[in-house]
Amino acid sequence: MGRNPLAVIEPIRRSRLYQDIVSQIQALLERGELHPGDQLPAERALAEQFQVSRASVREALRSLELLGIVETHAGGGTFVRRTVPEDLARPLSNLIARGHTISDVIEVRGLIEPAIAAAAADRMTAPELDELRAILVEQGRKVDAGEPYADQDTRFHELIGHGARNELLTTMLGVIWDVLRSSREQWLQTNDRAHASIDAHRRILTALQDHDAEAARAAAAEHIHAVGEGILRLIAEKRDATPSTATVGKGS
Amino acid sequence: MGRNPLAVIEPIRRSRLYQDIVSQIQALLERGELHPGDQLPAERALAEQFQVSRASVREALRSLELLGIVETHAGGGTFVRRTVPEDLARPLSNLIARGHTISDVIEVRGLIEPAIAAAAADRMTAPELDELRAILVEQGRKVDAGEPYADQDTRFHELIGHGARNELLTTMLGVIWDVLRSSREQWLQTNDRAHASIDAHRRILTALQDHDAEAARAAAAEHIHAVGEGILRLIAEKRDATPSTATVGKGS
DNA sequence: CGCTCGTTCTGGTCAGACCACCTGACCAGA
DNA sequence: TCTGGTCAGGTGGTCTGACCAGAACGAGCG
Repeated sequence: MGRNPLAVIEPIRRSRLYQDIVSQIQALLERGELHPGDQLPAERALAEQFQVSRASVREALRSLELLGIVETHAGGGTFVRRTVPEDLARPLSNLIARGHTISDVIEVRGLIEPAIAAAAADRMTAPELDELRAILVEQGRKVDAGEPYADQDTRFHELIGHGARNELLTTMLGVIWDVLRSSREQWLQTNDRAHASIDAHRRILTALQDHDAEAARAAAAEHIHAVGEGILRLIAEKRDATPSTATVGKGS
Repeated sequence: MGRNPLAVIEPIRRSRLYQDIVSQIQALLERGELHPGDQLPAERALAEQFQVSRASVREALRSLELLGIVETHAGGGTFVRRTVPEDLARPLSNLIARGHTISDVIEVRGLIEPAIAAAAADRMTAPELDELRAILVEQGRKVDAGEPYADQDTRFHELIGHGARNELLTTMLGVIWDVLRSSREQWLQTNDRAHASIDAHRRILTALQDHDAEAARAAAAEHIHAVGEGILRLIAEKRDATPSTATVGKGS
């Protein structure tokens, strides 16, 4: 090919004002001239300082808010967040659901959760283990009573996630759970599956109590794998029943 | 505890208009009444349909844009994205960097990359392996010449990520790379480390060529672990040298 | 001291306007 | 026939000035 020199030319990206403002405020934060908890100047003041209209300032603040960097209270003001909001990853669920195959999501889950279990085996405390036990008992009761128990299921995994003492890991897992929620709940709806799930949880709990990281990893891996296979089968069946584009069941 | 019945009452979420608009448009998308590639009505038209001002519509569109759901072209219009932008995770890097310990990030990396390597061992094609080889050669040349080679290093891992055929996994890894970039580049700056890194890459490549998933996983795990330890040491040294709050080296 | 009640400040929203840009249609010259 | 210039209409980008409701805070009252 003739190696057109223009091939490398890319369309000029005309940056919008609000992007500039976002960058400047982020820079202030990184340079330490703005600290978590600080109140930003009022929108009108910012507009004057940046020499732009208030509308542009507001679009910038919307971006910063969506990024979890800032939070605004009507009538109160805009503040730099002290902590990253935990549900920040939530909006991501939608994207993941749109952009990825459910099998990809399941693969990642099968990767993360065993690791969390292994870490939790080393790091969980006795009170946390007690709580885990209590949840399992409650879950067993609900299953026997034929009541829905998905909440206990979720809580069980959440607690273990917390026990792993790695927030990033648990955040990532949270997103994945969000994407898989609807499929998972359908999957759990039959009684034998419910019992299998509880058995698996018991094995995981035992390993955690023994502080046996490898056993915990193995038990979790087996559990996740089983559920993952089940969900995939479920989806395949449904797709065959009602032909349509095979996408992830959307989250809430 | 007295179980105050008001405890469950949550503050009235006075949703802002733009949030409502975002939800409605997202709903349209989920209900299939709006498809990727579609052009949204003009801002003025949307304002009229939603019975709100154009400013509110614009704030909503900014949100959708930040979420990667929509893209706007000045003078052209606003369109539903066909694909999820790959750099969507980029803004997340900032958050992860602010909200998590670097050791957490490294732990997650040590978890994901071996899994990617294992998957890639099963799935990579001959041409991809050829490219990997070429990169390694180039990297070796640059190291010997004393030139910076971080790009090749990045490309190597990127290619393997692509070879794993799991976009979600590689997206997540991309975020992590972003967070670790500056630390990693510092770490690679001495010659012996560079050679160690190349040796590790060779071992990984060999395993990939053999389509030996377990060997690839092990080689990658060892590599990541070594680099991770190194980065942590580097940071510890720097913290001791210049006492300050120990945070992650910020991304771009 | 605690409560009430304005005042004032802040964000939330609106309406209308101007600009720069993109697109497509049309037209004249090569 | 093709090329390039011109122009009109539509679209996002931005600005201005205004009004509203809720939050914050201090003055004054009980």
